[in-house]
Amino acid sequence: MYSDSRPAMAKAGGTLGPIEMEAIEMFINFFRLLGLPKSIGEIYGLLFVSTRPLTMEDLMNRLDISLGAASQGLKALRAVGAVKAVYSPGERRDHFVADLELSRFASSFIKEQLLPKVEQATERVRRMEAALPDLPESERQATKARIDELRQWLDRGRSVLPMALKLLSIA
Amino acid sequence: MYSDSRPAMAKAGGTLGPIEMEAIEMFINFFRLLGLPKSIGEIYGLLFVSTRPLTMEDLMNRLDISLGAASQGLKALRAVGAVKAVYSPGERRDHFVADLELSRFASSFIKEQLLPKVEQATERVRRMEAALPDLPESERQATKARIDELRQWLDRGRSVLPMALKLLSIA
DNA sequence: CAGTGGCTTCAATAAAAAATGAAGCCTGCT
DNA sequence: AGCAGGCTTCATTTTTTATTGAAGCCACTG
Repeated sequence: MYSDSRPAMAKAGGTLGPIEMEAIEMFINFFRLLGLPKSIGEIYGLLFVSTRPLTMEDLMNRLDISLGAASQGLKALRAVGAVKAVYSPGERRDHFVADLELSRFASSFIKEQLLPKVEQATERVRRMEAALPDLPESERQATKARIDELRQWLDRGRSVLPMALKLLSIA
Repeated sequence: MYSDSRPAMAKAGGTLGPIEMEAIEMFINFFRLLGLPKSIGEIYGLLFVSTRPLTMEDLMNRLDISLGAASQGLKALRAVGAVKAVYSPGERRDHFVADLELSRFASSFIKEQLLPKVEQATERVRRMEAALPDLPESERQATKARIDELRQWLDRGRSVLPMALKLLSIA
């Protein structure tokens, strides 16, 4: 008697070597730090150590993730420049490689996540300041001091982040 | 007829002024960036703009959060040095203030989150290298190149993070 | 040294985030 | 134009994370 069904993990676990496993776990951790889901780390990790371009189907099979997860993960990774599609002659399906320039998506993170947050926060500080006059006299000064403190930090952020960007681009 | 029950949000919403709201939302966003839950951002935000120390009960009432959330949030914030308990004469309950030195928990984040992750990753790279000889000849060299790439990044991280720490401490 | 207020913990619950997979859209082939 | 492979999207389900609140601990108080 033959059975087609088997434990779910076997499919993926069986085809990943130790180096691939380490790389995948490493990038899962790294991407978590940026608040990105596990599946994205897995995809990037596998592509990073793969010596040849992989298709979406490869990723689905080897990582045992769904079509949707593969598609969305690749989309996000391409969006930040971490993964590129490469042309494969005579092949219909897309093939993907990891962009080894990790600095590229550090930049992308700074530009698309951090800087906008700083601007948004600056708006808030402005609104807080505008609301100051409505406070009872007794609290006004102390509160103003704290708002100023905040603004200082935002200014510092605004000046440090571009420096970080440069640091990355020359690295 | 008087009723004791009312919409849940009213309790909290009613007692927060616009400055407090802005501060709270701002810190919710900021802490999210570090992967910390909303309730922690709320607590810190309210403490940040408060001109006097607050008790756990104050936090529970004004933010409309539970006892457990207040306790755990404060615990976490104290752990990273973002909040301090201040002594309040003749008062039994603890009073808390925000430590305005935001740099303190940036440091804490680097030391307790980032540096350990770098070390952990270094271990992985070591194990990956150890597994190299088991690869088929054809892939060995390309894979080694990628592992080296990884190690470079980790080295860079190890040297940049302490610099960031200094930058923060003098700031 | 019993009583109480205040705090911490943690099992249970609720909320948020991520993964799944089927429906349907392209694009290139015939 | 019709078909088919490959991809994207998104409503649903699953998994993960955060919140709640009651049990119980501790330290002070009388």
